[in-house]
Amino acid sequence: MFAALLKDGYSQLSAYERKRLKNITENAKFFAALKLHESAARLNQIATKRRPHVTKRAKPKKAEDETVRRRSMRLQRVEPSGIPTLEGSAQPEAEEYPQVPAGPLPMVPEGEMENSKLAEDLLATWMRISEMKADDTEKRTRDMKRYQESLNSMVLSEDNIKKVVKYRVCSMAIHPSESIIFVAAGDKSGQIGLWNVNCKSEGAHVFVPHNYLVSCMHFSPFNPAHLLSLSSDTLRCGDVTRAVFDEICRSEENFSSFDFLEDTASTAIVGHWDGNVAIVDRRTPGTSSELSADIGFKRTRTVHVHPVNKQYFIAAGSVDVCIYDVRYLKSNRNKPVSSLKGHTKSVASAYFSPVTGNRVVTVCADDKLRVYDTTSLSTVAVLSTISHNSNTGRWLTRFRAIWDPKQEDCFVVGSMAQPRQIEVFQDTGELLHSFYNLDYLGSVCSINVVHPTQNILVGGNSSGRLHVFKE
DNA sequence: ATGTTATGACCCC
DNA sequence: TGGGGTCCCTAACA
Repeated sequence: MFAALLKDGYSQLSAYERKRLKNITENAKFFAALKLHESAARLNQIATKRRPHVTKRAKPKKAEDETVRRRSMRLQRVEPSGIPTLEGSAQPEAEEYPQVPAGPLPMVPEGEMENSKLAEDLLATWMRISEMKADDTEKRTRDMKRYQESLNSMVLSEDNIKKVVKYRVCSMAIHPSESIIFVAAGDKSGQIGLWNVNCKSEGAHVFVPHNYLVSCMHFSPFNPAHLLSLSSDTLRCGDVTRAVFDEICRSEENFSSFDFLEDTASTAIVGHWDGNVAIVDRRTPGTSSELSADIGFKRTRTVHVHPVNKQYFIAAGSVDVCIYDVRYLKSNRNKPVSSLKGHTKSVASAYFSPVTGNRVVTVCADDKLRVYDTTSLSTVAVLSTISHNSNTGRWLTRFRAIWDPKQEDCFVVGSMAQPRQIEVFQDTGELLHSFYNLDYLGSVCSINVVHPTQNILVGGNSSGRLHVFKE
């Protein structure tokens, strides 16, 4: 093992290490200048501060709160000076609320100013596994019997459970490496936890590149040393080779999700909570989006690009689920290529199947999972409807059904069922498998991610804990 | 009517 | 006792 490492390019590795250390040193100065650690400490303090004991939902304080009633938490926390109507009103928390500053942020772990050696090792691992040429094994869809066997072989052990972020998991991403299981989880408060599942000593470390809920994350398929993360006000790219979280774009609108438009991952489509979608080019950081298009949605919760014909993308939000052609997007009055009908309540997610894009699975608050046949994008039809309790209630992240990237016709979704489990369905609507473990899985995993080439499933719950099922 | 948004109760050391 | 960790139902409001 170690011999292989030596042979593989030990000298190269140390060169990277040197480069990294240099970056870290430079960043430390930057960090000090920003006094980010002070803000971070205050964030911690405020975040842990208990609110007064109330049995019912606090009633709005009439007139003074009225103006902000309909705004998002993000907007409510905007600097008080920005909202003249709040001037002089008692909103101490809003004033104290610390902000992660705009622009590039050093990739320094939270609350580990002194002993950050282990976090250094973790980042070095991320960089090393990103240098390795990915095995170009084709994504192959196995026959159902073999697939089921592989699912049966995946188990959860005590070692493969870890709390990696403080609050509930809102998004996850898994590194494509086949030698190390490396996972990123984003939480409600803007934290991103990175975890090397294979190495107990390196463990998990937390970074805070965002102020608000991290709704969507992807490692760049072109360069997995880049981790893109989206929060309501920023899209960032964590670049481990430079030890920086760059800012790709920032907006006053609420970002909700994004996806890459091509294999080079240089442009992305970004969904806005208020309905619009935008095209963003990563190569021109700091500039605003190239195009903002009104697709006629009240909300846009998820966007996903077709895996083969990348000019198409699917958007979901409120009760609308539509497919659009990005080539014909204009600023307003966009007509969808097709519309996926039948949802009677708000839709939590809609994703294309991974290899052909011939299927779409949606999760809806009407307690149904729907699979659509999208072989012909102009004539989309429902293929199957599955009853599934999606009432996650007040404290849980809503379920999103995600396809297994290795298996064209099967998807994974969290469940409210007891004992707690993560379910795998076939596009026909058949329940193929339930991942559960009476000893170690005692909570609902709302967010799940499957490794692109290996039999690995990670489930994230609403207290920041990840569970890794593997062979 | 419908979609969105909040944060309490319990257990354990 | 009390604070931190952990889990997750529903109900007001626009």
